[in-house]
Amino acid sequence: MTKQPRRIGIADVASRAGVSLATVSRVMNGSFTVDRGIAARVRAAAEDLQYHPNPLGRSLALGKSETIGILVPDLANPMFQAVLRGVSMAAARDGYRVLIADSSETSSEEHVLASDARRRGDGVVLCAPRMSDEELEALAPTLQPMVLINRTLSGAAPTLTVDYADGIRALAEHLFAQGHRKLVFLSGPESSASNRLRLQGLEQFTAEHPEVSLQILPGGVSFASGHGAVHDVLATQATGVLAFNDLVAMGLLSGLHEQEVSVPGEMSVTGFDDIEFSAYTSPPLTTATVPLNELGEQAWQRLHEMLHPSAEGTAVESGAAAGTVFPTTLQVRGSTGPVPGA
Amino acid sequence: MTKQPRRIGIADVASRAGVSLATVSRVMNGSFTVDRGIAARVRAAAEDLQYHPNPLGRSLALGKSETIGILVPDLANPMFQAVLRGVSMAAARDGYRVLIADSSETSSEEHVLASDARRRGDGVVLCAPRMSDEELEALAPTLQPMVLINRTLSGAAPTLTVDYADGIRALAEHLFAQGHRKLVFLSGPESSASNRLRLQGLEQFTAEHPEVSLQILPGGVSFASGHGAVHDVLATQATGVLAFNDLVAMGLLSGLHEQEVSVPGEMSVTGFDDIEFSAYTSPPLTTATVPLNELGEQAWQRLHEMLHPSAEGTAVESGAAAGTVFPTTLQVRGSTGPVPGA
DNA sequence: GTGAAAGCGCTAACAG
DNA sequence: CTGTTAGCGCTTTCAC
Repeated sequence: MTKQPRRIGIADVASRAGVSLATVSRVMNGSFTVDRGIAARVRAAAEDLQYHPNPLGRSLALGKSETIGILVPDLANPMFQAVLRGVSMAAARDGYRVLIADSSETSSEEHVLASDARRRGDGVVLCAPRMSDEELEALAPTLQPMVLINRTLSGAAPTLTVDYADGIRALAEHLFAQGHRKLVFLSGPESSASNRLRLQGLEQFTAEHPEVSLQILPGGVSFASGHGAVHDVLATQATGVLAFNDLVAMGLLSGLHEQEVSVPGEMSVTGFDDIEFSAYTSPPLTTATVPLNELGEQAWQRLHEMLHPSAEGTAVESGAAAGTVFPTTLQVRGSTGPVPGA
Repeated sequence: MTKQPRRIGIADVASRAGVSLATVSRVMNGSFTVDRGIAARVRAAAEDLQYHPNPLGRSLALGKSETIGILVPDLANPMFQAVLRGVSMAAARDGYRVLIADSSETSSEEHVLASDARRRGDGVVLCAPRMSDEELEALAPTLQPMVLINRTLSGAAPTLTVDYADGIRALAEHLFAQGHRKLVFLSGPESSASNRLRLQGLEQFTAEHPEVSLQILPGGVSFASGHGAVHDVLATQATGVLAFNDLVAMGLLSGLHEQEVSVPGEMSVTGFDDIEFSAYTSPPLTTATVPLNELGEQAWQRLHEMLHPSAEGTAVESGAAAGTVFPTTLQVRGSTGPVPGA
């Protein structure tokens, strides 16, 4: 364990190369206004000393760190993992890193986590923040530049949303077409905007199909909540259940299996998101596909534009809230089928 | 879009409160050597101005950022997601944030990614780095403090590994006990240390059971590679296949299903890792459980100790390579069964 | 108890 | 083309 006396800095390189700090800085930043010979000498010195500029000092001087933050409600959820991955990959391509902040579905933590993540980087993406509209609105100005995923905020920031209403409607219509008339929706967190959108979609659906009975059961976001809802679901006598997301659907599937309720023979189940695993459950899950990775990549794209405003209308577009809503696509697999006795 | 003239800093608070910068700093850091009245005035000013110390300036002055980096080979892999999550949660509990670096299985990128992540924070955890031993050894000193997951390095850093050899052996023994004598191993990346350990375990297994034929097929780490291996696997006439990990096993499962090969009727399949979804495939996957989250949490624990050396023997323990090897546990589910015709 | 000043490591005018 | 100097925003001796 050889203890390095002190981290070597730009000054060490400067003195070793017999030049000033400024020159070293110039060389390290690829400035072409440096004599070839000197530059070579500096590079050699840097090499010898194994010198790498300290990003902190650099960031402080430049006023930017080429780092962005991302706030997610729950890193355990594959949906957010996919978005994170999209953001991370896209940002990396442009030389940016990402700092993660997981609020563990605790909306009261979001404020401080988001602020911190923002202050340590050049921007932030808020993924499905659970905080109230008022809080978000108050926080927004201090977070700029930022982009919002699964949440809207008039004019404050670029917004990437998913057409959850349409997606759940499509799922419900699919069940309807299979003859189901008694449905259950296992709802997500009240604080989730995407859950509200699903509820809107279902409202429209029921309005268009008065003969359908739709019961809403409090649910959750995880396997466990789906698994735990089995008895309540069975008690409703429904033949089709729309789960808040794939995880809940999978938990339910597993619970139904334990109760020896056959899917889709006796009951049809749908998920939402189409996380990678949905294709591998038994039976494979009928769900609504959300372009998760693309959501993340687009989020970075927007942030990138704000960070480096380029010539064209981008300024106009992204300066205000350039909202994009991603469509979902119905993915019919084995977990849904005709209503029993049809 | 009201543009803030300039981010408000400590100086603004100081002048507003009519004190010096030093005093503000003291108050913000909870120093008790400040007059109660003054302190209150400062706090009020900070509140009014919505002042929050700039972490960058702070970090530069203090020489630490309360941030750590983590390098993973592939953020798309649930195995690494689980570890990341463990690290992130544990670090967050101690007030630390994590910066992620995804090398996309490109070992040539690891060097620069790891260095950067390290320099931006106070330490780094390298998760299953793919780089060569020589490279790792050369890099290690510049990365301290760091902790290694799924990789060993004599004396250089705390090391957290999994007993992959024993795990795969247990899986093979399980198949053996079910009567299987013709097995296939779908191997992982050559550069993966955990893959080498699996191979060692299998070597021991075949040595103990000369009557077993074990064929090794080049595989991969993903669904796709498992799915793509179906024909090669079938061509071997094997009755049991050990996949590198759960993902590969799931891909294989899906491919076998398409070929109408029944599992476990005609073929038994095992995974490795026991990612959350393994319990939900059809049939559910027999696998070896790896304590993924704990691996991440322990990684943070170690790093934390290095960052804040506490009284006791910890120095002795963690200063050198305090290696911990986590055992796996055999998880028998539906994807394995008696050899056909048994 | 509080302020002045030096410094963390680097970049960016501004002179020469 | 290169060196000097002044910060970036904060913490911390060291005097007062």
